[in-house]
Amino acid sequence: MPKTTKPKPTAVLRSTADFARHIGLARTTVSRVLNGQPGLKQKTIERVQQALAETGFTPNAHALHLKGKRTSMVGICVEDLLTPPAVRKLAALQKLLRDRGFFSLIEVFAPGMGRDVVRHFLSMRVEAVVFIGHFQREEIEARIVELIGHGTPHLVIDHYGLKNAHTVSLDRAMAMESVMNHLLDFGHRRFGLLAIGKAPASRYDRMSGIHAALRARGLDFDACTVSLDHLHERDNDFDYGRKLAGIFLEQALRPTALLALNDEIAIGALRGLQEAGLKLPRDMSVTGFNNQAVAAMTTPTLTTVNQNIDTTIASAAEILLGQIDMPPKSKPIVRMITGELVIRESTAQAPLS
Amino acid sequence: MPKTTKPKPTAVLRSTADFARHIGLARTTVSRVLNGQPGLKQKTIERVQQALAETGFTPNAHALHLKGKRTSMVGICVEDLLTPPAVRKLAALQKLLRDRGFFSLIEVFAPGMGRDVVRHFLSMRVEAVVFIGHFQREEIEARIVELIGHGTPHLVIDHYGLKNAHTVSLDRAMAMESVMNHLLDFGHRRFGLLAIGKAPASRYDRMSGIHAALRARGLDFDACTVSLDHLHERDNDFDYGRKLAGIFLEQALRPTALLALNDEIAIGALRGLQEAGLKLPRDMSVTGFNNQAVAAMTTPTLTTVNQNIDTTIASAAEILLGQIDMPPKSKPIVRMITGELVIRESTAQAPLS
DNA sequence: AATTCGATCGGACACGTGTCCTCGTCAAGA
DNA sequence: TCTTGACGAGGACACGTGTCCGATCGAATT
Repeated sequence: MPKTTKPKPTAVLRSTADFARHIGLARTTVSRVLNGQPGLKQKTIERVQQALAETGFTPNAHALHLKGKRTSMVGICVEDLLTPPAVRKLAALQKLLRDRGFFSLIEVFAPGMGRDVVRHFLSMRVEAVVFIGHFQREEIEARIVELIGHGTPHLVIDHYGLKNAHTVSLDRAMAMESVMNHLLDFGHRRFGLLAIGKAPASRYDRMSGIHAALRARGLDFDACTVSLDHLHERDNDFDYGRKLAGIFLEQALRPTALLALNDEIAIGALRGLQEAGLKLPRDMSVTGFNNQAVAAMTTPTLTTVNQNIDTTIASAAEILLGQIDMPPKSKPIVRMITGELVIRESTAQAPLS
Repeated sequence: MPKTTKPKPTAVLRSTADFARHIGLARTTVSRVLNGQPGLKQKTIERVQQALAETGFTPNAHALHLKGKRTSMVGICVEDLLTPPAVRKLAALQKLLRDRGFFSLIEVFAPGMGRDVVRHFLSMRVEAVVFIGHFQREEIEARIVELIGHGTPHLVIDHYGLKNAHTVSLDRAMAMESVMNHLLDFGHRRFGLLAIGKAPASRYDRMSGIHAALRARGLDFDACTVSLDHLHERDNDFDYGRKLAGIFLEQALRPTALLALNDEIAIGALRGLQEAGLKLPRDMSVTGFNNQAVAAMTTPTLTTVNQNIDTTIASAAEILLGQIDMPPKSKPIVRMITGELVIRESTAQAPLS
């Protein structure tokens, strides 16, 4: 190949020794430049920095860590189904951490893989591990125990009620209570629940908010609510809402309002009801959850709950960095974030029965 | 604290030496167990493994790498605005790589940060770097040069036409051509373009597909298309489509079909048109791009293009792993993925003018 | 030309690991 | 009791880095 270009553009430099040899200096001298030590001629410093820029040489981060430098890495675990709110939290957290000099090791994993993922994080000597989303309870609690044993800080976002875990969560009970109150004010008394579940699992979950709102008005939960989740397999969120809405319409005592787990299910329900010929919101009210951008684009636009993700993540970052800097706290930190009801067109006065 | 629990549950073990001391064996013996070397009593092996499970000790990955073990890490760069298709690609790629034993270092970054991000990846000695999305051209090309200089494999997903870069991209030209043909078959001759741009940048971008379809029927591009992107600032995708649709309606020669850059803008346009009193698709046709789940939930449902993300990512993983295993190729690999037109309700016969 | 002093070189060590090698130790067999 | 063999202990080295320290080099000053 008789080309006239440089024969060896930059014979791959893998170590400071390689690099020093390449520019004709001693390894120690290069090292001193890299670490800003005094007693060096300005000319030498510039020479090294120029070569650094030209070759793009980078010291081996692993060797640096061995010498005691912090890894500046945070492991982030995200649950398998990447819901839009989870993605937004993930992106926001990664950005906040990066701005503070931390890098994110992100793992999206299915149930049962948590052990391997956390082991890997630990072998990478991350400075903290964050869980975003709702995981299998036993699994995540075992991980928390493991992390505490290792002295590695952790934080769980959006899974309230884990033993000994530091958590930041949306107060779903309060959010659902405000949704219910909004509907109760409109005169609704029969509610269909879509994918929201059955029994309250903790004092901060959706069901306990629904219970609270009804109890406050002296209404009986079982008489007022219907859940038909057992009648259809949960598939794509949109389709699930659509199909389930159809099933609700077949009920003898048809609800006048549907409360969905998330915006997708609610939007599917809107569509299912409209396909069945209902006029919305005249014939039925529907509420979502999460206030995704699309909720303002449906017909009718969707009443839903804003998660205040920025507040959640700012709070998370604060707790996290506090834990990294400070000696470990014995008492678990539990912080609740307040959501906001966003009232749009999909909710209205209950129809006369 | 006179608690009756174990006083020192597991004094944090940071090295094989710590661990070996903890169970009363020599460091070398533990190391031999960890690496499955022969000549050890079964009882000893079990003893180590049990302690390993109990304490959750993990060898320091950085030290392992120093000893020549591959890092098994791949750096993934994602553009700042996390569009739903980008997120889906990211998640799919991460899963595929994990299944093959690689870990993903993910960085979401804004323009201008590429240099730092790639430097960090290189300092971590990743085995490859992947870019997902559309970046600033000069910036990403400089990164590619840097990576090639370092002998680190790379791959660009969805940014066609970069010099010397290995790429996998959707054939947007072919996709738009099929969209145009679909509309032309319906008799449409005046098209509004939403956020699709002006001049063709490469032979695989959207504009060149639109040109090709028109040329094939002997139609003049300038006479048939209108672009009003300069009239409104691009904000939230939904709102942008909504507002721009309104502006299109004010035009003297109103288009009969709107082609949007993505599903969000298309859905916004649907809403904007309906708010203005149009009946869809009778009065106007609208097309999206990406075939997100919500496209089947709008009224009318949206005609759009399926990206075949699984094919894209499978192809990407194949190229990537091939590059990691094999000596570097000199010729850049360029692979195009074919999308599919998904016809729904938002497109119909053009209205008589 | 001799002296001085600032700048650079080069050797050494540690970090945690895998691997090799030598040396004890202990129990079983002769 | 002595020999043998199996097993484990423990020292050494290398990987790439930062840092310390003594040695060397060269230029400016005397």
